[in-house]
Amino acid sequence: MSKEGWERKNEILDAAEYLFARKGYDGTSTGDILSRVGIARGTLYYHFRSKEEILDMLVERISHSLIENAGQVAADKDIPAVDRIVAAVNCLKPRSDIGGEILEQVHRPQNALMHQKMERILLEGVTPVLAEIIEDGAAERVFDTKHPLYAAELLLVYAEMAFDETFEQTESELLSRVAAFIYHAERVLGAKEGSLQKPFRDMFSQIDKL
Amino acid sequence: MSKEGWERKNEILDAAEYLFARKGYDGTSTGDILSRVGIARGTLYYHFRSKEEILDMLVERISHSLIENAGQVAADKDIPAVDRIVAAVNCLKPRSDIGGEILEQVHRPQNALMHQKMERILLEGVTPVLAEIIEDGAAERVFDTKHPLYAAELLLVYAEMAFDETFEQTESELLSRVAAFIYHAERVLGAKEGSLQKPFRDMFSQIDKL
DNA sequence: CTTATTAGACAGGTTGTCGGTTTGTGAGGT
DNA sequence: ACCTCACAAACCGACAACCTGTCTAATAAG
Repeated sequence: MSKEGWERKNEILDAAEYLFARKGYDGTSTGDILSRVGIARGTLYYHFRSKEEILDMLVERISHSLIENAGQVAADKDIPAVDRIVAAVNCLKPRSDIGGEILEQVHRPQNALMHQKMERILLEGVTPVLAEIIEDGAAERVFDTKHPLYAAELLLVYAEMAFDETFEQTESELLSRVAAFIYHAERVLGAKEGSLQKPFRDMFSQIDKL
Repeated sequence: MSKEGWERKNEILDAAEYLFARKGYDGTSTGDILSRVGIARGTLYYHFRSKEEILDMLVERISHSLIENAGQVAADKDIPAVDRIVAAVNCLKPRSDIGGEILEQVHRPQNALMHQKMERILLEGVTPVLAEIIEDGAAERVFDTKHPLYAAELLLVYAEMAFDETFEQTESELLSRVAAFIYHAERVLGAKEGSLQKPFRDMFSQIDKL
């Protein structure tokens, strides 16, 4: 009953995704994965060099999928830049179809490694997408910045941290942070003060109900 | 030969600091710590609930020390705000006396948990210190912002990530990032364009040679 | 018959627990 | 001042339970 390599590999990744999402990376043993896929130890290590390699490929699989979605949204130049940013960011929300539960659990402190890997790859992929929209926005004269790429990076890195679910904050703190973030986004992007308040608020109200 | 609780606890933390700095958190076993301190298994678990609790207390010990230094620098209101920011940030550089080697190793990918914990606590402690300086700067009229606290948070979070040593980037990328960061810092803090170039560049040239 | 794939026992290492032992300390009797 | 006795804090090391990654032999595919 031997399958093509990629088939088994995906079965294993599926199981890992399911388990990591529920018990975290450290909390999941290779044995758990084994019994869920219904294969033996050797099989797993035939396909993957180590448990960490499973994590790496899984992170890649999920991230790739998210980034592709965001990229497609970003490519539609008919939509105004500001709206496109909102749309692209919405693509990064946890979705049940791809990596949904994982993205929810990624932030738990136990899963620091998973968190870090995901953050890095996601950042690397999303930054250029966002930067392109920002450049379009500059052409539209709603933004004005010398460094669209790094502006995107700055905002993404901060947002990732400040609006992470494990970052414990009261409701009112969160509101302050959102307000301040929009204020700073306007400054960084060189947008007119107040111009992003309404569209970005929508973005957060959607993200909020994770 | 039983010692007072805090004494043993510190011996254990000292050993952990030495070992974590060299082999990382995951790479250090409790057995390593045991033999370095010269105590038995039970003793360690008498003083600490788990290996992770050792990490937590160690991170706290190091961070507390760094933050205290930065705080003292920040309190000297005679120094212009811009200079004080540079001085305060310099306090966070790895120093041989407290946690030096650790801060250098913290960023290795294996040590994701250590990294995350350190980042959180350091951020929590340094942000208000920096915010206070920013407020003074606003009084000096060199800055102008409605959200000094979140401005500090934004810049710290980004700098932590972008100028992390494990974040692989070429020399020229690093230079671009530094330039862009200063540009954005000016915008976020509401400083006159170009006003931070010279002082902040010094900051980076010092930090750079870690 | 050669090559890809699977199985599962196993070595080596890890964390945390547990009962029992030592060490310090302070109260109270002499 | 000195003993003693009881009690808590500190300490010990064997041990259970687990986990990852390796290895060899068996099995299926082409």
